Amino acid sequence: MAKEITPRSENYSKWYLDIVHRAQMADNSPVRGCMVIKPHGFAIWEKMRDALDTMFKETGHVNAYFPLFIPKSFLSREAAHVEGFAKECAVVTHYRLKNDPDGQGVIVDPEAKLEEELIVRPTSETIIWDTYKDWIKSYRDLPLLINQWANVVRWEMRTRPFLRTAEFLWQEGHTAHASSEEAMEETRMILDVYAKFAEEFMAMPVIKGIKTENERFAGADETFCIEALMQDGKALQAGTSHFLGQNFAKAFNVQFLNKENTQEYVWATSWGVSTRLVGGLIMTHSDDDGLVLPPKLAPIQVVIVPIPKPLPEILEKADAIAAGLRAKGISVKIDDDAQNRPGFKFAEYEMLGVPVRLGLGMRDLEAGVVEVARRDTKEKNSVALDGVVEHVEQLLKDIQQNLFDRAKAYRDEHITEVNSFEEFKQVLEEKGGFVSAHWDGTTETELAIKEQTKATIRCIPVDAKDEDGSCILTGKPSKRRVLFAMAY
RNA sequence: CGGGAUGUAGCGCAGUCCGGUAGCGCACCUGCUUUGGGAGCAGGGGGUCCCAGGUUCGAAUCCUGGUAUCCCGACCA
Repeated sequence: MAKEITPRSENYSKWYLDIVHRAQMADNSPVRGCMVIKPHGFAIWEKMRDALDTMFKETGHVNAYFPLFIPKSFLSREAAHVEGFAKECAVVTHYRLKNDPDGQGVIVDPEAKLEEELIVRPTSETIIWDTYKDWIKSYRDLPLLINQWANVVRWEMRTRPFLRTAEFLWQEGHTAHASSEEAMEETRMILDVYAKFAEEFMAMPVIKGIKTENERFAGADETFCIEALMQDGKALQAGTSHFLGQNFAKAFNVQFLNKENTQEYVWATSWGVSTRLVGGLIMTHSDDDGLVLPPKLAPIQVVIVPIPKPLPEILEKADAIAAGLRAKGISVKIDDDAQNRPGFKFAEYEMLGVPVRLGLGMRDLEAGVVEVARRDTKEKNSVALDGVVEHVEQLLKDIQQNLFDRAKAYRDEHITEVNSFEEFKQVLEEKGGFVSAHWDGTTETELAIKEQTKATIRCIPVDAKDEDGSCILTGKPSKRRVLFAMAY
């Protein structure tokens, strides 16, 4: 199992560098906490982006783009938001460089100091709501359903490739509604979109839940989330959908005239998923031989490897198979490279996570078969050339399903109910995964448990059953179980 | 921002204690032989030894300061 995706892990040099490497400047000092996403890694993100974008549009949203820079004063407007986001940000203080009078190169021109500093957006609520106040005048302007694909910067103390980088790519939806009910409905609908995307495209099972007050987004009245479980037993927050109430509307004075001709503040939501999902995808399915990609998100779904090398009669057959597959919307690569040997190519495409590999040699042609290898189980079979297109089409569906089933079985085995603090600590230490336990509902207890075990409450599952119990730490009464875990 | 570690070729590392020609593996280039699970042999190219000072005849190596990354915390999608 590929336990981690840190640069120091065993697998790093083996395959990780193929999708990402540290960003470096010319003088060899790294751009702090950022990463370069190489073409194959980025292609996975593009597939995710396209699928999500389609789902957003199907639910009535449109895309727009807002500025990268946010005036510092905007971040002071919403009190809770300030608490959560005022800290780890990149700040632009000057707007010009000049030649260094004492030598070569350039220095920051001290004359070019900005009157008001600009913040590189850590999230766009403030600048978007400052814009919305001009766009929303009447109930007829609502709902306003906008999404943005963008990069954001958070100067985190510790970074981890894909899971936490200083700069990351994401989408952020920001919607405005005429009523609390409608905004809440939007928040929950988006949560369903995220869960559907995670499970149907990423083959990554998720638990839909509500964050505790302590884990809630700064400025939100309620934060919903999807939580996934990685192969190393740690949880990953894979997406969030926030009900913002009227907090930002009040902070940025966004009011509309309702049908009764009275002014009202609008109700808001915001929601986002990021390139962190690529990390989640890797850590859910991959193994020590490299990436394992679900067919729906694989940039290359089928690769055809001529054996031992691309002879004309083999390529001719490969082209015919590829044409048949492409006619069914399947992406195919024929590896006509004459340099590397088949064994090298097998290993290489496994590393890249290509779901299906077809091996085609003279021996196969004579027998009228092709060797079909699947990445998820490493099984190899000879399949008659006649029906190979249909066979592969079905196999891709099977792989997609198998990846989900396998991940779900693992996830379900790693949800453990406990009823005492001793048991709680033992499960965290020895087994990992989600621990389902009773909690008295106070932030104080939540923090005390975190202090003692490093585990956090990942969420209160939306489908949690009512069940009387007592808090594992304080013994106080509890109405339902919540999910704890060690988390990224 | 605290504690620890590390910066030497594209990547992974040895060399540093005990100062004296810049090394190894992978990758790369050339040639030949190979080719059904990461080919073999021969030859070759590639370096601001993180940066700046200092000590010394001489510094990757010793000293001082800086800087960056990694790991553990705090922070967090």
